[in-house]
Amino acid sequence: MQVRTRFAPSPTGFLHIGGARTALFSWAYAKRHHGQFILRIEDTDVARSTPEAVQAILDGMQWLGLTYDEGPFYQMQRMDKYREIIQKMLNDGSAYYCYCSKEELDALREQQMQQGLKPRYDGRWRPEEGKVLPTPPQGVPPVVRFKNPLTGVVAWDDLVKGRIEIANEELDDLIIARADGTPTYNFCVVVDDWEMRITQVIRGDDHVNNTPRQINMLKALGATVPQYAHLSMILGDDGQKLSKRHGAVSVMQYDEEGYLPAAVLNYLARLGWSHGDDEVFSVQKFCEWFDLNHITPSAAQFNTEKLNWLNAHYIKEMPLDALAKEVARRLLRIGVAVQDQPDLSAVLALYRERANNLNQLAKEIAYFYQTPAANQSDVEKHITDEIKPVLVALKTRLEQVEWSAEHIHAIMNQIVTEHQLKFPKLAMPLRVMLTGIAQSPSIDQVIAILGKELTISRINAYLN
RNA sequence: GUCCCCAUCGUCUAGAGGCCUAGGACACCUCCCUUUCACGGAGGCGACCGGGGUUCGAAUCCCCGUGGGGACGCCA
Repeated sequence: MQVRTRFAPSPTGFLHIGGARTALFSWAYAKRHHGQFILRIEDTDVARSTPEAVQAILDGMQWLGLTYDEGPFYQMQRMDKYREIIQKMLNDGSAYYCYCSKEELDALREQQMQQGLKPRYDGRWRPEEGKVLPTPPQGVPPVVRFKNPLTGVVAWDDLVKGRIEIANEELDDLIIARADGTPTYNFCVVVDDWEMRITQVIRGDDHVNNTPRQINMLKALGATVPQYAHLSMILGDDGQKLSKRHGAVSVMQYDEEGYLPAAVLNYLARLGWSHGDDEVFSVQKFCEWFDLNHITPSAAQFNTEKLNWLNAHYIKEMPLDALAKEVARRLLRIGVAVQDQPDLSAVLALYRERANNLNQLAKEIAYFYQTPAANQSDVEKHITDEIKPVLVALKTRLEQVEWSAEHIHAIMNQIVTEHQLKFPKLAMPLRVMLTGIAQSPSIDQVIAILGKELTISRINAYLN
């Protein structure tokens, strides 16, 4: 059978890291089986859904490269379909009107909680053979409830968690249409997964409890029940649950914070899934390897350190021109315009080995394009009066040398020998003069890329 | 409270009864490299939640605890 998976976010906020992983797994599963991946926006909560959130989700998916074969579908545009099916269920008796007010239900819930019972609807408007229903109150618009089976068990073999069984006694008659007529989540999911012929529902752990109700509805509709795979949640770096006010960052924030999508993808792939000892692999490999039986059923804690490490890897691996584009953009953001010289690709070839973050990388190389603000303590420590004559001598020699790292290195060696100094005695003050700080790659290479003009003028600034 | 789920190094994980004196990766520590800081290389530290079974043999299967999490909406 043709594999069809879907990602079905509700547009009430940005695409966060947990949602991104769910999307990634669904997408990869479809790719792995040469199937289709469908994007469906679950926007039936009119009060909380926003077009901005829809856009944020689309942006996040695009940034990660999670393309969809069908959609995006919007549930609000499918109202006619839902209404039609609700009417059908009303007609065939698998659903019924309920006139309970919210207040009534709240009171019922509270009472049940106090008695130590699981709060649920007590079925007072549920039609039953020989049962006399209350008279519908005047002017109260009813909700529609699904008539859930009273006995028996609902069971499914979860592709991640194994067999799960739930007794129907635990379930109540859930509302499938609100008093204003709009259908609710559990119902829309059922209709859509059915109509869109979804074969594997891959979603968050928090939906396990919805699954038996959905299966019951699917059965009532005579629909095929898809397979389910419930992914456990992702915890924050501190082991705490991710929430709106606690660390649930948008995937786009990773872009802002200097991460490459390849790194985020690779990191997410390994969070809760594994392929033996493999740690670093491309998204293509992931699509070849991905399977549901190697998903961990337990929750996973996010680890920024490891993401950083992967980010470093992908910064080293990516094509230099692509990296240059990426870094130029970030330089601009901190107010640095890249010029033709020094050559950005050359700069990055020298610097990317040591970087694990694009923003940090941009910050580190900014001095090639603007005079750096010198670190005062480094200046005092390294640019001493004793060394200044040596630097004057070096400068004179630099003015005549053929401009390459090798030649520059050679004259530095000469100077050092002539003045009977250790190499760092010369290298350190140069570093501070040219870069503003005491850490840089090999200073001769820095000088070579920086160019004669900038090198001499920055040295002069300290000698006059 | 009720139901459901989960449990291997600090973290992500390998592990489908013997291959496990439990492997890898991040982090951490030491050393090497060295022109500073990184990168890199070589080592090191470090875990099967507890108790009962089953079995010749259990990290792996079963039960009971314990701990953690999720769900119980006219939210999704």
